[in-house]
Order: sequence, then C-alpha cells, then structure tokens
Amino acid sequence: MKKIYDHIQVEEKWQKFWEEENFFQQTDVVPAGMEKDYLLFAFAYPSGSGLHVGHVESKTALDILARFKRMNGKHVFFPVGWDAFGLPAENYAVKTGVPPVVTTKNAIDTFRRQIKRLGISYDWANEIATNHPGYYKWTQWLFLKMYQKGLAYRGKGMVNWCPQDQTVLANEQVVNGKCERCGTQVIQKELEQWYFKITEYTEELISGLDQVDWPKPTKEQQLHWIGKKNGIEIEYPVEGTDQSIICFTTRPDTNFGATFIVLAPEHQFVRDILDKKIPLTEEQEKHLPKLARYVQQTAEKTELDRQAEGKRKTGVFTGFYVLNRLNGKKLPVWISDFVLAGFGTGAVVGVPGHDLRDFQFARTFDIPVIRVVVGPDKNEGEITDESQVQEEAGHMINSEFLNGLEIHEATEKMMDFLEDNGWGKRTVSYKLRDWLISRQRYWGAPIPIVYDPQGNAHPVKEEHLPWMLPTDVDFKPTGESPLKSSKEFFERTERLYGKGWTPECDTMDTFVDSSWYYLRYTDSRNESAFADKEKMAKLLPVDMYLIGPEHIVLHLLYSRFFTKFLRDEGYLTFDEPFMKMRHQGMILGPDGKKMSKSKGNVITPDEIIEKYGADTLRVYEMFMGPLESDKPWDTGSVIGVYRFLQRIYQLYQTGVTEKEAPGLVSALHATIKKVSEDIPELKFNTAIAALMIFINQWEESIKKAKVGINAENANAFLKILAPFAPFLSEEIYQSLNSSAKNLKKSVHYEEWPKHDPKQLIQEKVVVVIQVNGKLRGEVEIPQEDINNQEVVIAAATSSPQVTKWLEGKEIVKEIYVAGRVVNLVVK
RNA sequence: GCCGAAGUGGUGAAAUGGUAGACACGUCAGACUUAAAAUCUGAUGCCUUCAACAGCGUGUGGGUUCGAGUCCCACCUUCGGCACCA
Repeated sequence: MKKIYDHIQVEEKWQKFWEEENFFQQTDVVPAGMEKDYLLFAFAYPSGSGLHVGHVESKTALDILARFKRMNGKHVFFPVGWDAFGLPAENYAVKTGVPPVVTTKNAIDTFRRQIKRLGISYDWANEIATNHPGYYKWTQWLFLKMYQKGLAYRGKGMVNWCPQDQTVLANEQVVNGKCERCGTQVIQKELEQWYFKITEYTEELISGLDQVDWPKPTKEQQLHWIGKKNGIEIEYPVEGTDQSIICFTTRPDTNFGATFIVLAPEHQFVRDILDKKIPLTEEQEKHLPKLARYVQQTAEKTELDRQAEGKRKTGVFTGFYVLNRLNGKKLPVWISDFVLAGFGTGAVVGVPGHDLRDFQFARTFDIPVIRVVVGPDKNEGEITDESQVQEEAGHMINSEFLNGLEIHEATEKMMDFLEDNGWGKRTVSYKLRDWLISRQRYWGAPIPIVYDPQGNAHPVKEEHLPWMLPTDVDFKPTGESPLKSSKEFFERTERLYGKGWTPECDTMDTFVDSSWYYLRYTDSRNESAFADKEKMAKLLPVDMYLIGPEHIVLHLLYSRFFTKFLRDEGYLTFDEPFMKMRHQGMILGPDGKKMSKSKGNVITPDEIIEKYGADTLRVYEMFMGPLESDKPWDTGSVIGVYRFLQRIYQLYQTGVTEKEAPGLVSALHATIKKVSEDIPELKFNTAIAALMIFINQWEESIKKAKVGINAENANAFLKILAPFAPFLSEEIYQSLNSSAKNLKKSVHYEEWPKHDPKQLIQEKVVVVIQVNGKLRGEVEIPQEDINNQEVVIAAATSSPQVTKWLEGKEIVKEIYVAGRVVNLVVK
C-alpha cells in the first residue's frame, strides 16, 4: 500500500528541529577562508491582515538562493526585519484607540509565525524592527550626524498636505495629485519643515549607477527622477528697475524668437512687486490686484485642480518688461502656474514658435509668434497651429548670426555668445529636490531636536538618545503633530534642557528608517554604535537585493544617499550599498487583478499550507513563471506541484535500486547541471521543470524495467531538490540515510552535487534535417562522427524522409551546425 | 505626450539565430470504484483528414539570413513609471 506523505506532521517536525538546533543563525564573523554572501529582501510593513501569497514569492526565491549558496560553501548572511513604523497602525489607533505599539507587535508575531511555517532560513538572531527604541535610537543618531554636517536643515517651504492624514507628504508620495496612502486630494501649504540635503550628492547618485548590477530600466528610472539637464541661465534686465530676471533654458538657440517671459507665481520678483519693494509706475500699480489674486489662487489650487485644467493656460501680465539684449526687443513679463517654482530658476523665456506650452500660452493671450527654426517640412511660413510647432529638429532662420545652423550647433554657438558677452552662464539643472522628512504623525521616530525659549533649534544630546516616543498622546488628528498632546514629552524636555524649552513634535518619514536597515542587520544588538565598523566591512555591501519594482525610486535613492554620507564620515568603505539587484513581480489574484481585501481576491499562505503544505506553496510559486513578471494565482494549478512532491515521496519507497539504469544516471547529471545553472540566474521555473522531467523518467524506468538509481544518486537528487522543498527533502534524507554512519545533521548541510560531464555524452545524437529551411526529417549520428560534416551530410541526403524532397532538384548549398541541424538548400 | 516592459495553445508558460509549444494545469477517452473523490494510462496548437512524415501557425506589415518567437524598421494593443521639468 502507498504511504501518504503527511505534510502537516512532517513540516511541523522539521521546523521545530531546525529551530531548536539554531540551524541558520550566523555567527557574526565571516569564518576565515569563506566568502560571504549577503542576501537581502525589502523588509515588510507588518500589516494587520497578515501575509498573503505575494509576500511568499520573494522570500522563497531568496531562501532558495540562500540554501543553494550555503551548500556551495558560502557564508550566507540572510537577515530579517520589519519596517514597523507607518501610517496604517496609527490610523487603526485613531479608529479603535489601540496603541500602535500593540497592533504592531501582534502583526509582527503573526508575520513571524507565518514565515517560519514557510521554512525560510532566516537568521532570526539578528531580527530588527524599526519601531524598537534600540533601533530608532540610531535613526535619531544618524539624523544628528546629518545635522552636524549641515545636511539636515529646517526650511520654510510649500509642502504637499494631506487633509485626511493631516500630514505633509513628500513629492514622491503624491500620486496623481492624491495621497499615496489614502487617496485624498493633496493641497499646498507653507510650513517650517526638516529636510535632508540629498541634492549634495546628486552627481554621485548619477555616476554611482555605473558601479552596480541593476536592471537597466531601474537605472533609467532613477536617472529620470534625478532629471539632470544641461542648459544656460540668461539674464534679462527689467526695464525701469535695477533688477533682472534670470531664466533657465536648454534651448537658447531659439532666443531670437522669444516674445515674452513667464514667472512662477511663487517667484521672488512677484513677491517683490506685491510687497512694493520695487518702485511701481501708476500703470503698473493697476496690475497689482489681479496679480495678487492669481498668486493667491495658485496657492490654493490642489494638484487635481491643476490637472483638471489640463493644457489650458492661465496667467496674468505683471506690467513689467525685460530687455532681450540679443536684439534689443522688449519682452512682457507674465506669471503663470505652468511654470514651476522648483525647477530651473522658476522663470522661463517664452518662445512660442518652438515650444508647445509657450505656443498655447501665446495663443491664449495674443502674444506674437516668431519662427526661428525650419523643420524637416521646409515650411518657412507663419506658425498658426500647434502641429507646426517645431521642437526637436531643424535649421535656424530669422536669427542673425545663427541663420542656417542646425539647432544643436546653434545651441552651442549661442551659449558661447551669451557667455562671452556676460549675458548668461552655462549651468546644470536637476529635478531632484531635497528630501522633506518631517511628518506630523505619531507612529515614527521623533526628530531629536529641542527648541530654546527663543525658538532656536538645538540637537538632543546624545546621552538622551533614544529620544523616546511618548505614549501619553491623543491620536485624534487635529492638524497638528500628535506629540503636541503629550505632557510627558514637554515635561521631559524642560527637565533635561531647562524651563521654556520645547521639543520638536514632528516625527521622521519612515523612509529614513528604511534607508539604513541593511547596515543595522550586520550588528543588530549593538548599543554603542549603529553598527560595528569591522562587521560592516566584512558583511557589506549587499550582494543580492530582491525588491519589488515599487521601491525603485525612493527607497533606493535614499539608501544610496545614506551610504555615501556614512562613507564620507568614515564609517563605510564602499560607495554603493546594493551591488546586485533584481525585482520580483507581483502575484495577482485569480482574476488577474492586484490582490486586495476590498476586491476579495486575496489568497493567504495559511490556507494553501493547510491543504497542500509549505513545500507545495513554495514550489508552486517558483514554478508559476519568471520571477520578475506579474503572474495570476491559479489555485487549480497548485495540485500539479502537490502531485509532483507526492510522487517523489512514493519513488523513494521503490525507486532506489542497487542496479541502475545508465540512461537515468546520465539524465540525473543533466538535471544537476541544469538546476545548478538556473538557480544563480533566479530561473527557478525552469529548474523545477528539470526536476519534474527527471522524476518522470525515473518513474518510467521503475515501471518499465524495475531499475532506478542507487542510494548515492538518490541522495544527489535530494540535495538539488532541497532548496526548493526543504521539508520533504529533509524527511526523505533522514529516513533514507537512517542507517548511514557519517550522516550530516541535515540535507541542508550537505555539499551541492557536481555533474560529471562524461555522463552527458550521448552515444547517438539526433540531427535534424531541413530542406530550404523547412523541417523534413532527422538522422541519428554516432557520437564519433558528430564533427564529420561529410558523413553527416551523406547520412542526411540519403535519409528516406528527405530524398523525396530532393528529387529533381540540385543541392546548391549544405549547412551543418554540429550536433544540431543540417540544412540543404535546393533549386 | 515622454520613458520602460511585454504580446507564443483553452490556461500558467518553455525555447545560446537551428525540431516552436518543454514542464504543468485544464479538457477528452480509458482503468480502478456501487458511485464520487483520489490515483493511474493514453490523447490534446489550428486546419484538411481514415491518417498524416501535407498545409497553416509565436500581435500586424515589411526586411536581414541557408534558417527568425529570437536580429532590424514601421505600426497596433496591453501593462508599469513619469507627466506643463523650460
């Protein structure tokens, strides 16, 4: 009778065994002569709803890699932790009054239990959670380090404000004008906020990408985000004043076609007019009310309003003119919200003939349009329609000394000319801004700053770290930081710093927590440093980072910034934290849509493990398709993997024989080769297919000839199966070798088998025959003739399948690809 | 609009420029069973067909090549990201 593999009982048994024996806990030192391998996954936010099958994918993938590398003699560092600060826990607290520290702990406990059931071989001894005072003490310490170096600063600025969450959002956290978290329309607000000066490292954030092995599209997205543009700042004197307006442009070649200037409503010059710091003529005074109203309106506009406006241009004339020194023309100065205060100089020179937005603006306000570029259509006439606006290619006209030049040549010549005359200066502009880290939230690390009675900022003293997050707060959103409601927090500040001193009540963006967690892993219990320098030098940088594509821009940019800063401070010896990075795709619901509670398409690992076991879940998810692509979950298909594992278990009852089938042994070596090649490339789906093929062959051999493979080879197969199905392979390994003398403690401590190339050599090779590129037959060629073209061609042309296609034809060409294909070209 | 990725059976998917559809699900037929589930065996791209070693087939249209899912050009569709960035 067949023995049924009882996954529940078996998996519990080995999970307990591995845990009791501290199987995968690393000593924190890399043993001499061993190469380290640091495998990292993006630590998760422990949400209340627990793990879903999507979480399982990346964890399993890296676990397979970890086990494979251990068996290949690497010192694997595979830590785990929790990105535990964040909004959901706090929102839950607002609703229910349960403190975030409680919900977070419960959520982590659930996650931990679920992950352990999956058999992920994490180094639990170094587990971290960013909400733990032992962790955020160092988050705060790093803030102070930045503060000392002038890289953390306080500044006034327009910020994105979410009225629902009652907090500031980074630009990156505003999606389509809505809050990334809750979907509420974001508005603009001016506030005093803390920033990190990431722009200090802009150039290195660009050049450092050359050092790392990341997917190309990821690098491109980062570059795009940084948005480096070479251009020139041109100075335009304002008529009737001693001021001038500076415009940034990448296309000064078109400057003879300039007909106006547009400022962002937030531009300093506009403020100066409104504040009457600039003497106004009577005529100019008349523009003031309109101007003031427009500035006011812009400030109140939400991102969504701006979007709803679409391309429709609005604006107001300031009453001022500047001088275009190239041709002595007067250009009217306008303001419009299509010009962004944060890019370039917040002022744009309007060339309506050759910039679509400028054209639309000129049309709306009846400003003249001048053609200075002739495009590939050779049209030199007036520009009257959007479709005629030539931006990308052509030659100059109506531009005096530039006439006839190709636009790129003209750009260079114009830049030289402007610089030579002192009217402009070449410059580089970036989209990247400093990182706004203040959050008016409770559940985060408090910013370690206190204010003296005069309101000046002072760093919290190092001996007062961790600067504890108070617990006596009111979670109800008031528009102000919840920490303001803590009596203890204010009392503490006065006690430690003096009467009238007050604490900073904002907390840090959770991206700060996650910008350095991979450093803390290396020395997670250190109480006197964020991590020991030597330990970091030994284990870092990260060798493989597996991360979802959603983190491409922010988290990676911030982490790289931290790394470069800490390197400059002498703590780190490398430039880039993540040497190799790959992305896992998303596991979609059975309906092909993103899994979400509200859609009711969430599959939990618990239900699958209950029914089929953790090994089945692991192997199924790896078998679904390429790691990096999005894949819909199909519960129906899980059964196939379940059957596969059951059949393996059955085979080991009957398939291990003293006499071996030679073809089977050779097939095993081919399988070892394939699996060994696929795992490092993260091609788990094809590795599993190879394992399945071998099991099919082995089964067939037993059925037909009653011969299988011997114990040694049977063990070899178990070893290559072990990373994928750790429980099943351990179970079989232990019972198969129960009488063996020098048994390793576990299959997972075994050495990875090597394939024997001699075993892969076939006696006969099938060569395919094509006639004029079409498949017409095949011949078997003995191994020794495989490189003898004459023999192979002769065999091919005399093959009965082929002769009928050659009848009455002349062979004009013979192509032979050794061991694969013959192509006969006939006429 | 710009940047990026991807289009292959009923489904998830394989395929260093060299036998397209490996492997798996599903489906159909059969075995076992009172029956069902489970398990096992066989078939399964489409089409003509008694059967095909015949024809057609990797989003569309061209091209390069002895040979193209794979390389090149143009286009269509889907999905991600950015989006008035001067």
